[in-house]
Amino acid sequence: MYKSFSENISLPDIEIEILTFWENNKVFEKSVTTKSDSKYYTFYEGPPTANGLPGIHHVISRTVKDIICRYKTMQGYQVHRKAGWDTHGLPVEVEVEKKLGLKSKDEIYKFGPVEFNNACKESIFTYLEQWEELTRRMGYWINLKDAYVTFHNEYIESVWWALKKFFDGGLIYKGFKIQPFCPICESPLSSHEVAQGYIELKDPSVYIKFKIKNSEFKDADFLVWTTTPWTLPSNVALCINPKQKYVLIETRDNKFILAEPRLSVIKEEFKILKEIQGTDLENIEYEPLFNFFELEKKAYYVTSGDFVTMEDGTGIVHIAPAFGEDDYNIGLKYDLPLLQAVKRSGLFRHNCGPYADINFKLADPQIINDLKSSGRLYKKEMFTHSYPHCWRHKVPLMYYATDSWFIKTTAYKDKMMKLNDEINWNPKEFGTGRFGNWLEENKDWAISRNRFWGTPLPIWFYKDENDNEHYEIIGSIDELKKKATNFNDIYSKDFLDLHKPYIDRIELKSEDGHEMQRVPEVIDCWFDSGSMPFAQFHYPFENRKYFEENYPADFIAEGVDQTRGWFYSLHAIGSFIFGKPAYKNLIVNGHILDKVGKKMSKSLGNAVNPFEMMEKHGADILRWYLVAGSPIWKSKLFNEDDLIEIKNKFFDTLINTYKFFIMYANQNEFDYGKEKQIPVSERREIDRWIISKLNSLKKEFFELMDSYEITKACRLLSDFTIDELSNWYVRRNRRRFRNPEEKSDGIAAFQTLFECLHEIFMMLAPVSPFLTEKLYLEICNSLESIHLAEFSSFDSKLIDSTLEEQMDMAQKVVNLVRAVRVKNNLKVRQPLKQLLIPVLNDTEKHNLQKVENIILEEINVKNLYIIEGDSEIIKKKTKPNFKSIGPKYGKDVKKVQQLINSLSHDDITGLENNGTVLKETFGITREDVEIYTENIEGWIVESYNNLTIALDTKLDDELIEEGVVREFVNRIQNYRKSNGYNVNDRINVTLKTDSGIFDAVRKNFNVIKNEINCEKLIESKDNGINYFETDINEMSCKFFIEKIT
RNA sequence: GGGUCAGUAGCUCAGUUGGUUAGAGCGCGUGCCUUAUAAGCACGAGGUGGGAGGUUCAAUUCCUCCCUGACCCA
Repeated sequence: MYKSFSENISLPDIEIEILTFWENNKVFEKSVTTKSDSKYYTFYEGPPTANGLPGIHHVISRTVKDIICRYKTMQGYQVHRKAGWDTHGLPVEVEVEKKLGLKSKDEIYKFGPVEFNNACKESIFTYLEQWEELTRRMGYWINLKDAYVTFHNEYIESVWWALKKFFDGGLIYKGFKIQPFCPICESPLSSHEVAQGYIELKDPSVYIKFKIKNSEFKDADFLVWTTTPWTLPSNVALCINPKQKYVLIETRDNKFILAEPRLSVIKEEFKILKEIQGTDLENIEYEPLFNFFELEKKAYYVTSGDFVTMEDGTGIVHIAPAFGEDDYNIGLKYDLPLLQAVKRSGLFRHNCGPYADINFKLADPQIINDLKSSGRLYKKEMFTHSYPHCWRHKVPLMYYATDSWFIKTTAYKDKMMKLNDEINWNPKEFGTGRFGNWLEENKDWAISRNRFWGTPLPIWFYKDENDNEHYEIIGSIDELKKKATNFNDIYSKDFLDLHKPYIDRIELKSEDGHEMQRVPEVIDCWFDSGSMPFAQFHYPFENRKYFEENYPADFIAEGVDQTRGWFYSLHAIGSFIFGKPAYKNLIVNGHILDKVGKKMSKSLGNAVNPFEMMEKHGADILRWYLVAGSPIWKSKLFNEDDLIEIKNKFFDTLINTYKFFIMYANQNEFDYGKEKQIPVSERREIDRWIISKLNSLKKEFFELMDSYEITKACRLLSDFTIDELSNWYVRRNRRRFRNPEEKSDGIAAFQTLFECLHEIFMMLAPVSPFLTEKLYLEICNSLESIHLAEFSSFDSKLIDSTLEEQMDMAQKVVNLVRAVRVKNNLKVRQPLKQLLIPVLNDTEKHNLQKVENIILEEINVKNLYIIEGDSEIIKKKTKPNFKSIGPKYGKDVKKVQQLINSLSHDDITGLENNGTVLKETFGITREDVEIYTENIEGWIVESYNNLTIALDTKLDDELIEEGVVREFVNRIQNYRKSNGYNVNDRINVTLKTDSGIFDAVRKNFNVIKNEINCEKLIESKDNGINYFETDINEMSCKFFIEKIT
């Protein structure tokens, strides 16, 4: 006996039950340990930070990861899944600053670096419980007990080892560069951090007049354009393009110099007084706008540089060497002073008069105002552009001159690009396009951060007599112990913490006897996570062999935002250190937006709570929705209604097919395990058909999954389940299950359905692991999880494409006939006499004959006549096959088309017999035309593509009577169903009618009594009975049903 | 400003190596089938395939330009 399924089944409840089953039986552990370690599949987990709440966007990438890992497991691979946590870096510091109310680095120093780092350490796992619960609840199998943690000493040691590799390869250098700089972090950001944070911004765009001093243009102004007024107090020069032509112009109130190609910015009338070559402007001096600084070097004159473009502005730009890369280079070239009116904190210096202590961006309007009142402002516009912001603080970044450490990734950019070609990106375009372009435009990786909580940069230095710095890097704890002069003063047997500030107290002695201090920086946490392939195993200090076998990863998956984050850092580190890509296959998933396409955020209140979704609809459905609804890499507009639809359509259909099976299996005492297998070849045609379909499905499904096409694979699975299995196979065979005529035929049906269900569960298991587990355990009467089972590959011997075509034809015919019936108001319950189908060849004829019975039964028609060849009642027609005539006739296609459309019946016969027919000068061949039939005289005809059917819709008394009887059966069955009668309840029927209904029913009673489980049929004239009233073909029909107990 | 991807029915999505009737689901209307089904089927309404050019016998598909959106870069 199969256990029956309760009526109102709750998927979330089942999932809770299955979670317990998995945990009690250690199913996940077994799914790894029971596989041979000689056939392994390597997966890397991209570490999340657990100091933020997990959201719905985490569910999608984890679903993708889980699906592939479970799938590979069911293919027999051993798939280790080591979890990981990203614990360093700004995200953590930001949270802690918020919690402690610290607003700047100064305040952190006051608070104490030890205490601050301790607070970071505590904060890391603030939401660990929620993360673990999300992982558990969604069924993401990953080994949380053995997670790698980026702040552990062992992990840091591996990262140090990698840094030393880079250092020894000559790829780590210290540079003074203009870098994107966050004033709140007070730290430069790497380009992939900057890449996370572009935001649309409305900024001023101002035209400033710089008064010219002591030259032939003495009474004129340079007209200068800038979008960053806040850099003007740091201005030390102007810059022109030496190759361009400039002009001196006169307007009503002003005399300007600007580039000739940029004259369009002057909207008023003007007169050109003089043309000047760019080079002739060089060295002309002007009066500074502000005087906050005393200068040691010469400033406030015109410089020249090729970078000045004629695309916008005035062709004259202002130079503030501390705040832009081009500016900085000009500063070097001309030995200009470097003014930094704005401090690292983003605030103006105390000596900057009215702007002192104001944030640089906020000072913009005030600066503009002041320039206006001093008559220096020519005009002001606003424009919107996307401007880089700190990805954590959401504040605009400054381009700021700072010194920091770089990895010279540009040195091996070509290698990275070559290795990228070996990676199987899903979707492809991300690898070639987005990621490929990024590599092409590769910049050196700025890896140092002026922060507290991170992997310390293990470089020590001293300054020699000439103020030159000498560096040494440490690549392991042992090396540190050996080279440090005071290791035992700082650390003991029981205490080792490689973080700041302890590590800062360690001193080394250089070979020539100098005392060395550590540099103050920590490193970019992306370097941490990019090191996970080896650092998670504490390679090379431990697990050498294991790591080597598990590099690169077979598979990783994250969101699109990681393209320049983790995907890059893995690739940059792996390419250099191991000369191999870090991963072979990856799936990129899109972002999840809300219903109307907006980003989800706490502040908008449109964030979807994943726990709530799983409580309401279940994890299976959520998982399915995320990967099957639209291509994984596309942004998804999250809509809860879609979850309900998925349940109604796919999951309920599957569950009901399953319930159907157990209900009748139990009734007929069928047990798959006990019954002898009937060979598929001995089963009915329709059984062989669905088995063939099933094997075709398996073939395609596995192919798709093997190429990481989860979405398409899922769609195939649900189409098969809904259309082929439930709506055709099961519906067509209901009688065989309910009341098999022969025992062996019933067994064949049960075995066929069982096999289909079993295989669906298997294929669905990686995607929706809970429900499949539940159904599998019960239908297989098994105690062992479906996730420990392995796929069987498809059996090509069971695929019969001819049979599939035949059934396809039957389905098409049935649809056409239904269409005819609807148009002519003929219900399917009304039997019809005959159906005519013309065929063009023996194959079609044969195909139709094979499925004749199915067609007739499905559409309730008595006879099928197949008309071949030159029957009188068929008219053959032709239409052109453009694929064939197009290339052949080119411009004459239109003419040939007309000729083909007007071919006579004889022409077509000739064409069929001779393979060609000559019309005008065109020899038309068989391939040039499609032959079809239509218009069967005296019949109602319907065509679709090449298929035509004709239906005889004439009724006679006998047909009408049969129709009435079928209507009657329908009324009784409806009554039974809506009044809760059991399938096996026997009844007596009392019938009161005024028309011939009773006679018709009585005459056919022997045929229908089993169907409606009726023993006695009584005619009554009595009006006093509480009849159920209905009508049949507009005739009144009253009946009373009595249950026989 | 540049790059990548996308734009197909009210919504979510298919499809098309260029071939003459562009499909499905949801939703809407009508009818039908069914004692597994909250499912299914048929019919109907709903599409200038983002817009404009070009190439071609033929363009939703290829090319150019433009518009909109997402992501990225400066």
